[in-house]
Amino acid sequence: MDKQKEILTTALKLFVDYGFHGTATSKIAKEAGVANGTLFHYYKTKEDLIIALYIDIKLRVAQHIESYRDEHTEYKEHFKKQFIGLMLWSLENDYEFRFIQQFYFSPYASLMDYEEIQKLSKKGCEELEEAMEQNHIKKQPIDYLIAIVNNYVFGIQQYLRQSKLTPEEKKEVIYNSYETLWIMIH
Amino acid sequence: MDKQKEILTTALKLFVDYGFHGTATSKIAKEAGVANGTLFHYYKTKEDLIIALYIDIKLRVAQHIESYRDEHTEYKEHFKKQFIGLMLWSLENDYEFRFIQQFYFSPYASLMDYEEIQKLSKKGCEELEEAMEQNHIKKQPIDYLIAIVNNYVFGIQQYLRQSKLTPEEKKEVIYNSYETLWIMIH
DNA sequence: ACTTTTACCGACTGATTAGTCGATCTAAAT
DNA sequence: ATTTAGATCGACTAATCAGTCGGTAAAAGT
Repeated sequence: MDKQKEILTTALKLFVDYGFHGTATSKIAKEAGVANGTLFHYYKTKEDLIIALYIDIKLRVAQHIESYRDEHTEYKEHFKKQFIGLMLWSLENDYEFRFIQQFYFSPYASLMDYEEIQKLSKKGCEELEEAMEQNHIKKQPIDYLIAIVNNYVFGIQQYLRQSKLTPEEKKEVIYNSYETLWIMIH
Repeated sequence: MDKQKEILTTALKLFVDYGFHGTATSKIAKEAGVANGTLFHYYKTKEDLIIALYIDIKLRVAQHIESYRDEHTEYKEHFKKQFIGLMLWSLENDYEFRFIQQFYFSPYASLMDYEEIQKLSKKGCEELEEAMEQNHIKKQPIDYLIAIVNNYVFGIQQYLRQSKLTPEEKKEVIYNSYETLWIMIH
């Protein structure tokens, strides 16, 4: 693993465990096994690192959801696959998910403008808009829909994290939760 | 306004705008118009202040929801009143809401144990459990239900905050959103 | 009246932090 | 072979921060 990647991985873990300001850059560097200067060679400021990490994770999520794209099935099934795919991914990428949440509700989020954030999940949004035009789902403001779906995902993930369910039971919950989501947007 | 209250109010604003570690205790004291030592007279540590603020807001929310209690109407209407009451409160207490969200997803949340957090909205949870037993709402794990409802509220609030709707339009959204919530839990 | 407790002040400190800088070390380009 | 450019190092610094302390003033208790 190259040093830059190592920095990101370590930063992710520390930021989630101790918060943004609660994590010193020197601690990240030390734990990542690189020199202090190396961190600042790749990221000019701590803020840069935080935003780079956010974008990195967002892109990985988008890419993963993308891999579930299947234009041939009907919309409900197509959307279901993506939702389930995302939730299963969240089970195995807990830190990534928690980082996104922490970032969302932190003052750092307002450093990126709203447009730029949305751009990172552009494909997904476009698909929702398209589905709305074709009357597969209820007509409502796209921002509203996104907020609802996002927070539903967060809710399920949060429940699963603090629950003591077995992996099998968690998967069961995920599969069942889709029906409710569909009812919400349909 | 007494000094202690002034400290809490100032801390709320600064924590939301700059984050927990991004806000220096000296800055809180200065902006609240009290001496540095006074802050530490009331709160032994910064962490104490953060948790006291969280509890203060949680209690105010609980109290406000409580004021909408009305045992005489049927459950759907009763729950609606509480939901609408909460959402309207959130419109006028934006900072309080954002603080709760920030706290939830910060490492500070894990300093309080889960039990203690739930206790602060005990009444609401008990009511939900009761309603479930009497088959007013779908039978499902109480934690699941709470996570879903909580995050739905967050979602609507988040949408309203970043939207450019007039106060009247916002109220319209709130009233409409209840139907979806009811479907979700029913 | 006097004693104790509480409210409040602000200068001070030891520790920590983000970020800098000049040096060394590659590895590719010419 | 020599230049150039990026990668990596770690000691250093100026600034900042959480929390302390010794003191004064005002309430509260007796």
